[in-house]
Amino acid sequence: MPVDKGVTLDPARTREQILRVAGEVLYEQGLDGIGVAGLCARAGVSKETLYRHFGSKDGLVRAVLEARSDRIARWLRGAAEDAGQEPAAQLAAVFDALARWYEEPGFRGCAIMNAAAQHHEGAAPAVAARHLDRHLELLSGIAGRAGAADPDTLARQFLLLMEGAAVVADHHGVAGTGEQARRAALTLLHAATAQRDT
Amino acid sequence: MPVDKGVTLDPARTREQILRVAGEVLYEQGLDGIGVAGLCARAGVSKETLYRHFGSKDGLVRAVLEARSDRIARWLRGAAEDAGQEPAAQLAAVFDALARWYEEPGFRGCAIMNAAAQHHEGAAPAVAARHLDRHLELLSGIAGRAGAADPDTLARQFLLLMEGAAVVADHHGVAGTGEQARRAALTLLHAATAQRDT
DNA sequence: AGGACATCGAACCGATCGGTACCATCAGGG
DNA sequence: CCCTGATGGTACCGATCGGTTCGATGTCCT
Repeated sequence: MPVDKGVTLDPARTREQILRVAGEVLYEQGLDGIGVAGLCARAGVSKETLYRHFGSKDGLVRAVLEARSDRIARWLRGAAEDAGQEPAAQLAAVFDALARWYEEPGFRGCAIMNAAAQHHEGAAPAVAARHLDRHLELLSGIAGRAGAADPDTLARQFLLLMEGAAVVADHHGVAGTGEQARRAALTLLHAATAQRDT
Repeated sequence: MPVDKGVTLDPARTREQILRVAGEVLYEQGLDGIGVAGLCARAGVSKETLYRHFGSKDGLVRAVLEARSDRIARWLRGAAEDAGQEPAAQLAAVFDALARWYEEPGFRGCAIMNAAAQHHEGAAPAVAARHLDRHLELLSGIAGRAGAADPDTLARQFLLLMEGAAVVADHHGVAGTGEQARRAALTLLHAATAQRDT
């Protein structure tokens, strides 16, 4: 039965549904861990519908990764903003948010970095680079407002901790990883701003 | 021609040849980026030979990852030992070695972590966990000899920097990443040991 | 009312996947 | 010298891959 009776025909909603399910499944199983047919089955959608919305599997992957990057960037920026004006508090809030993420059931590292690790050509590396840029923008703002002499370098060091923590929490046990990253970041922030007080 | 004239028949050598080529190609193309047939072609070997030596593609992947983990662990330990007795010098030497690695042409991140990001079940995650354990052993030794109050926590923070640096250097441009990680590690080491001097 | 659009289900495409089997051919060790 | 075993080459297996096409059936918009 091509179109069920009574369903509301809404292309935008269908697209979101595919995006949502594909985001989950591709995160769990890896980009090459499931085929288009399986994705369609999980999303309750026919192949024709998927291909009309996304053109190709790679197009779907790109859309999934971009949507997730948007979500993560908004989420971290919100965590920082909710922490008030103090740069150290904002930094702590960002790493606290990450720590909570690592402890969520089903955490498998950063989906975007995982994707880039799987396909070194195509959409994934581009989205990954932009994703890191967004993180860097948030972090260098914090570093700058904290009065660091070299905010960009400090921000990159925060970035190393963020991405390293995701990898280590994923493959080496979560226990304490988020907290360790947070404390390391605060130590670096303190060391980079302490010289102004002397 | 089943066996070329003049070739020395040496199973161990054949195995090493497959291991070497597969290590390169699987690193470049990803675990799912090339099939067994392609691997055999690149190694100049028949499928039957590959399957006799490794049993399955997964067996080959496991052997490749374990060999690489061994090599990396030996390499980093050697770098630390060559730097003398001073813990800070050893730590700097480890991160210097990593920084040189990031700048090598063809660098694509840590092959073992990339593999674990692709296959969240099977050989890769186990090898990855063991790989991180080995790093941690080296780093906590340095942290302990430096007199840190909590060497294990400090070592985990070093680990975050190592793994984060590999990811960031891979996907966000190498420039300065190794140096930034090295300086961050030394700052953390200094901060963790300074309190003993007060 | 009627045409444009959305969707499902299924068949189909060529290519490739991991893995197996067979055989001719050669090296190495007794 | 002769048997064992390692090897390359090739064909083959069923399954799955990404992607296309078609028709039936329905909703939505004018």
